[in-house]
Amino acid sequence: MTNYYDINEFKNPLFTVDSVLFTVKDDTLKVLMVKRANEPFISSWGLPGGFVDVDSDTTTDVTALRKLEEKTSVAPQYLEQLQAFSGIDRDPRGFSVTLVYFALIAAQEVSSYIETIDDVQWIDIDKIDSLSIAFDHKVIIEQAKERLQQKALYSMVPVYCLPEYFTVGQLKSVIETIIGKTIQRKSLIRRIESADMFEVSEEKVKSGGRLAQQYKVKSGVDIVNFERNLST
Amino acid sequence: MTNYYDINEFKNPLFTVDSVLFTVKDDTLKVLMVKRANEPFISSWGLPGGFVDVDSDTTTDVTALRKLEEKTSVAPQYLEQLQAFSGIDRDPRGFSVTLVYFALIAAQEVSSYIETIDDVQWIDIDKIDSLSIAFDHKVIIEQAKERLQQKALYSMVPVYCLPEYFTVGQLKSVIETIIGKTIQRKSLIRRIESADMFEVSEEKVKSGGRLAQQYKVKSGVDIVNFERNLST
DNA sequence: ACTTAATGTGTCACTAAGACATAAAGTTTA
DNA sequence: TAAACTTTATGTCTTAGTGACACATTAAGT
Repeated sequence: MTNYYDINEFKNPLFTVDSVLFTVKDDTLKVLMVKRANEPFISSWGLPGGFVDVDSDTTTDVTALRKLEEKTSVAPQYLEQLQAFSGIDRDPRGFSVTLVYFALIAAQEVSSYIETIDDVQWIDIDKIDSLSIAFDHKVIIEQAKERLQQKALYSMVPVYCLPEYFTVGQLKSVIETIIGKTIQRKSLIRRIESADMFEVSEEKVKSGGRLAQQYKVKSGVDIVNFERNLST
Repeated sequence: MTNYYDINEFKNPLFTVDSVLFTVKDDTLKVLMVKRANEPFISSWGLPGGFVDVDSDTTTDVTALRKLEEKTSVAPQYLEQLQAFSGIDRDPRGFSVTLVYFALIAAQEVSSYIETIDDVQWIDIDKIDSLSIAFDHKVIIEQAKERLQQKALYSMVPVYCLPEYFTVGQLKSVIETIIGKTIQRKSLIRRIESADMFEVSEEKVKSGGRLAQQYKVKSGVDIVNFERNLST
């Protein structure tokens, strides 16, 4: 006979799951934000997220995906845990914890959909400071951005902001808007070749100059981490 | 007049905070484990942790520290969030989330204390597989170990497994037991000098050969991340 | 004194990135 | 149509940080 703790012996903190979904659009890093319809922070912008549905979500990953799909109608191409944020003061309802995910998607995957909805929007990362943001989401977004910038220096994650087929020029541009610096095209090509996670397409594509080679991510491969950061 | 959600509108998942506290002792990587006194998994080994005390813990960091201090009587020298683990099956009491922290401490800081307690022990990381481990803590420890190994390649975190004053030889040895490979003494020295996070002590110390220079972490400095990994 | 052991230093080799020139292949403009 | 321009692709020298390893230094033990 088992002798479990009473599940209500401790007051449980308020637990939510939020996501910072990034994309690069018009050479700008953008975050998906939702205009809040409820208190607290009604009508401020907040991250997409919400409570776990303990009856149907098997893990918090599922919660994050479910909430993102509600707002974008599609699943992000990349999703990983960022960090949990907690505190007694961050939510007026009491001690709360939010588990934050960090996600990437190609802009055109969602653009047509969210253009029909006015309470879901891509917000320029640089305009966050001038808006009314719910909870501590401003801090969370800043942290997520730093993580993304770090990852862009030692991995190929930025490809998940691009469509299935992409060119070196597009990837270079996306990386540069993420990290806010220019990088060497040559270095990027060397990485693409050594990573062994891309395959070249037969058809090339117009680019305003010489036709550009197209690449796509091989199916089933993991993100490669390089042993050095890009610098400059 | 505000119109808050009813805080009990959603069933909240069971939320706990656990820590993977590592040290290096006798040239072996060890984890602090606690013999469980309650169901579920009574008398199995589990990670130190527990529920948030929403009336006194200001953040989950405080919860992690409080629980670690209960078991070791001291605060770890290094603490950061690892990841949250969640699922419908990981706890027989229902959907649960555990926020896991990753901590380091010098062995002699706690050894004398825990030797007096038989339900708290340093367990060899390699012997985990042969023990009865609670919940999914085996997987969690494995992930924490991988994170520690990664960090050891591009940062100086392993110093937090050492006492205040330490020698290059000691640090080299600690890094090597963490990553399971030998490294170049010369490379380590170059990093110590370029990191600018250590100061040299005037007095040298015996080491079985030539007297060894002692270093200590400068107060108030952050961990330095290098732009390359060690390899070999 | 000689051996042994660990620390500390000097130097060359190696590797991946940075810098930059040049070639190739398309578009725009006079 | 030719020249100018644009973007992609490639070749190569430089640079920075690590690996490898020899050699010098200084303590302990016999």
